[in-house]
Amino acid sequence: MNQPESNTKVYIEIVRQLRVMIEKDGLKAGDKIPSERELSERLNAGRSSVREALRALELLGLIETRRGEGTFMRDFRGNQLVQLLSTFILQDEKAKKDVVETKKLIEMDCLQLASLKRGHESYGLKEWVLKQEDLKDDCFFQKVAELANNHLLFRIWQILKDYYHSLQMEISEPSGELYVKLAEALESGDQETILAAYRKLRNLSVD
Amino acid sequence: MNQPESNTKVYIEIVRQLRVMIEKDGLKAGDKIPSERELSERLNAGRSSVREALRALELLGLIETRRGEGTFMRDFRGNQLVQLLSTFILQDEKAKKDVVETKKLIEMDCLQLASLKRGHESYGLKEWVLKQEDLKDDCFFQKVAELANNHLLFRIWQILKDYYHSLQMEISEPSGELYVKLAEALESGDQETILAAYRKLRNLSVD
DNA sequence: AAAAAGACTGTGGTCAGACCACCAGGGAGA
DNA sequence: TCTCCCTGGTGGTCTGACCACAGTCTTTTT
Repeated sequence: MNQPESNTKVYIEIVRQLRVMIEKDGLKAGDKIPSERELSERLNAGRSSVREALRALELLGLIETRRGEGTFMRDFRGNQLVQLLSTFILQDEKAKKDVVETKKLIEMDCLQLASLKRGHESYGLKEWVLKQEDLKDDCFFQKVAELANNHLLFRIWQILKDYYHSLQMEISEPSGELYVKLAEALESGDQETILAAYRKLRNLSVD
Repeated sequence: MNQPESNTKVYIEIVRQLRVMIEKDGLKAGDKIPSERELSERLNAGRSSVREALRALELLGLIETRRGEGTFMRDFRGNQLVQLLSTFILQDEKAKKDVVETKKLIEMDCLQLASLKRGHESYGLKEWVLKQEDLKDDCFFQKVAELANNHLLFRIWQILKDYYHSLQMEISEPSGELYVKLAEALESGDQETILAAYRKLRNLSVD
């Protein structure tokens, strides 16, 4: 590497450089990344170091490599990474409880946010819910998370959702009526009503 | 690799094998992993392939390497994952607002959780606050996040905090008195009181 | 004998070069 | 025009080499 090196490992620096490059060139999903050999030359590093960086990013699901073709940006909303991590991470019981608990909290946050941020357009959530047949829980909350209009929170929710599913617990799908109720509560705009509807949906008592 | 090879890349197979090895040998955080050279021999693969696997796991925060010493298991209960993904994702202006907003939400969640989960020991938060001189905001909420007793949520908060600081905004440190008030509210156990105190601290109106 | 200096061994960190397998595109031949 | 093959570029992998560093053992010095 050229300047910003000191004691950081080369492959870490390469990851940094790649991120800069991606941002600067505005690379999107599907776009091609310079070849390993070119990168190693441009960044003044060995090809093996470049590979270490790329392999890491690949395992994270951020890029995709096709032999004989090249390396490409990926639409990293994927979750294969979460699956991998979860096999490593979610071992003790406490961690599982944390996931369940945190997911609920984030969902409540999303609801709250969504109710605060509506107004502009009365997002016809209720109509949408009614139109769906066999509404999936994830699907509903994905919608809510989007309405919250906070990309970061949405991402966090997605990750939690994936973790949640990897827990392999028996998941109860509430009846469709409860979603309608929740949608109505959301449009009422009253925090208490919303939370009450959510608790009913999740079968919670106090928290 | 020996048997289970087909078209999967070697480094992926190594990751698999490592996971098996970790499970079989019951390796815990802090334990040492066989050296790269030994692994490459045991798994019948080149050292560079082993490295690619290890680097990937390292970037994921699952292992830690120390030059001259070896490679070690790491306490990976947090999700480095969020951290990494978001560095790639948080780029535009909207994202910054999301960070600020989300941090507040998470902090409120922590407060809520902390208030629900106390009871066992009346964590002398107020006393602790009073003892501190020149209390830092982060420091206070770190304490709260710990009291919430949810490692995952704690991690998320930490990450948000880091991002928050990287935003380079002018950060106002509230007066110490407000923290005392918040601590008192927390010990009262009443949700409304707590949120009101938090809003006053953060200078918020409704949300 | 005790302490300090040095050599040795094992580890990760990095690089260069060599193959291989694969894919796409272009040119030669039908 | 169509088909086939060749060639160049790409990722996939391995090997061997060298460096930097940490811990240990040995030797030297005090």
